[in-house]
Amino acid sequence: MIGFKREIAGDKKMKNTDRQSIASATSVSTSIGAGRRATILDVAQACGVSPATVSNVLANKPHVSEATRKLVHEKVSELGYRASATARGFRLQRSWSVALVIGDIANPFNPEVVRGVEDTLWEMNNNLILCNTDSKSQRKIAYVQSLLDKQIDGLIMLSQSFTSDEVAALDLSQLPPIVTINRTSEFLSSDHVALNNESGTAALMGHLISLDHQRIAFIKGLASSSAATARFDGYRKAMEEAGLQIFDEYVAGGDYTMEAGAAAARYFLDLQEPPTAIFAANDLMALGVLGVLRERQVNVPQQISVAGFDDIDMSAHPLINLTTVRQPKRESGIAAARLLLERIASKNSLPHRCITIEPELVIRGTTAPPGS
Amino acid sequence: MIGFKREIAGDKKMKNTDRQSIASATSVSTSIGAGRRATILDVAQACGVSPATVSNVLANKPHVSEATRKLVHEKVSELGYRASATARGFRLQRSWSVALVIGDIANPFNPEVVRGVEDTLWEMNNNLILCNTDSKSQRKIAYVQSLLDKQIDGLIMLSQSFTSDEVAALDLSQLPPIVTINRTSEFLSSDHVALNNESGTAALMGHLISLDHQRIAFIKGLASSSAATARFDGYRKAMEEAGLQIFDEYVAGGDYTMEAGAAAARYFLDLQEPPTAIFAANDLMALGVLGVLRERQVNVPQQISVAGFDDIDMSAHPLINLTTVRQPKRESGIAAARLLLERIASKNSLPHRCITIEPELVIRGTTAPPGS
DNA sequence: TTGAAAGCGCTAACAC
DNA sequence: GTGTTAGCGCTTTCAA
Repeated sequence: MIGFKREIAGDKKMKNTDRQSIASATSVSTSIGAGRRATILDVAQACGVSPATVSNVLANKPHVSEATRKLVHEKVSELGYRASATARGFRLQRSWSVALVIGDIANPFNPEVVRGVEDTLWEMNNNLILCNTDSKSQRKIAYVQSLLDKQIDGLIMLSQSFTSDEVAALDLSQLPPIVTINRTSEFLSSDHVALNNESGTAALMGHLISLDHQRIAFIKGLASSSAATARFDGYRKAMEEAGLQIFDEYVAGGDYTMEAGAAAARYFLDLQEPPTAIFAANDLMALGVLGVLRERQVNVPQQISVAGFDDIDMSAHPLINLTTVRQPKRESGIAAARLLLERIASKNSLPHRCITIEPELVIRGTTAPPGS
Repeated sequence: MIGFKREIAGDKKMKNTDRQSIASATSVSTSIGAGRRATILDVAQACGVSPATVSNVLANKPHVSEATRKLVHEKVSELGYRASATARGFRLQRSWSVALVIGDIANPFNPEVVRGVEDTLWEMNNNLILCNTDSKSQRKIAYVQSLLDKQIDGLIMLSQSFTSDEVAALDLSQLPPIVTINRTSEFLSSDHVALNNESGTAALMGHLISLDHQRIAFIKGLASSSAATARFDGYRKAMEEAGLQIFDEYVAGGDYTMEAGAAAARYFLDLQEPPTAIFAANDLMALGVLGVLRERQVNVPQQISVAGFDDIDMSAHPLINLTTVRQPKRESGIAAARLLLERIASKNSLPHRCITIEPELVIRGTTAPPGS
């Protein structure tokens, strides 16, 4: 029985001796032992070299003889040695972890982006800490603060940003590198992954207009979202360029939820002269619109056309079949993670970068010429 | 200008003195300073006590005078001191992080569960590390190994488990506390959160049978999933108890994906005598069924009834409106996180526990009497 | 090419 | 009640 306890060893030398015997006895790798993990010291002693040398070998430093190098690698795999990330992180002030600050993972737009981020981090041996904030300032601040305590290497903010108050509370100088996706913040400089909302909106509006729609309604996104603003601007620009008048009553506020879409749809339908097409700033709201139309037995697209933005999974289902603008979600996540990892590797010395992702018009079954 | 660099201080005493002056000069909290974070030593010196005392105060240990206690708290907030989680973790061999091992966050069943887990962890000051495995053995193993390096405090496995090979590769004795959701593993002992698949299936089958369906088809889930087995067993039991014969041709294999559901639907429809109802072991497959039925212009529920299991978000949409069995997803996540946190707090001394969650039959628009 | 030693920031054992 | 000290496992000067 090899049940040496950590506490047994009294003074340092004594302990070292113990360790050696434990190490040679257990061979952690395939592992008979209920033993402790091998440390760098175990490896060093097994090789008859100093821990510094082992460290140098494992870090691929030059000036180490081939023989030692080989020996060390041998013993490392023999003992099943893996460096303690905790100890390394402590020493190096790094965590090899990146936090993803997100409103709510349960929002169907998000998981794909998260997947892209996570895959990329994983390939680069980093971990993803998931932080749902529900966009609550308090939770956001407290989260980031606790992340700072953990020496988080960087932050990816998905459709989230910091207000000036939040930045102040957080102490800008302590913040790690940040990259934002789909939302800029004026109060901090960060890398940014942005969808080309302009071209996306233009494409969709072009589609609607080419179908001969004139009374096109728009449901806006969250006022605080830069993407929402861009999409609304795109709507207006397209209307103007097509020589169509923008009626205030054809523009509804929204907050990106299905309920908001449903409410807007009810409002539009109750208008004296309802629109012939409804363009929602995201798919979730378009889904809300479709739900109300079904309830009211309004035929889509015969009586009214509906379009969204994002192309979430649901939208492709034959029973939904929503015309929309596809945002390459996974790619956005990948781009963001790459940007961040590169910045971290550069020790935050890179100039700030912005990557623009091109969306794609997806024409499905919810749009058709008016009164068709 | 206060730009003392860490490196300036030469010997230990010198450095301590420097620190004190920095500390008193910067007041990190509202923070003029581009300064380093305050350490426990800064606080100790500001108070004129030893770091051990500060530590004791902050850990709420007894045997500290009220006066010191107060002073320490005062200086802590004055300096904006926050303990380094890295250092604490290193010292205590903990990370205050829990990993969630999951197939794919993009599967619509998962995000709600994740949310429940994350919320609970957050309340208890723990972080969630998200690990998508795509159920690939290699990625699972490598992930857990790297997590071990980081002193992960526990693992939550969502619809995932370890095979005996995986357990062997991982070295059971090194594994932290684990709780599984919706999937047991024979190869390790863990706490478990289980949906009552029996009662859920029974309720749904009861509904179908009370509607007078006799030719009820079933689409199975992944063979490796214990939940899938339980649901299939429930189907068979209900059929038998109702005195209905189970025809092999009415049972299709599946893997929980929409495509599998679609394939099964096509197969059923091409049968000489198609079933009057199709019960899929999860909603995603039911969605696949609905898609095919729409394509083939088969009316639901008039010509055929469809039911699923899980009640994912999509299923509630008016255009889908799927009859299903609701699994309380967020609750499962909460329960799992609680179980794990309690086990961790107990230093893994608790007996193993299993929590059973009761599902709920949700009757919507895809089921009706046959030929109605 | 290698090793000795210091130290990252914290906590716990023990002494006073 | 409080302080001293050692040490968690690693990397990094700096000296040999």
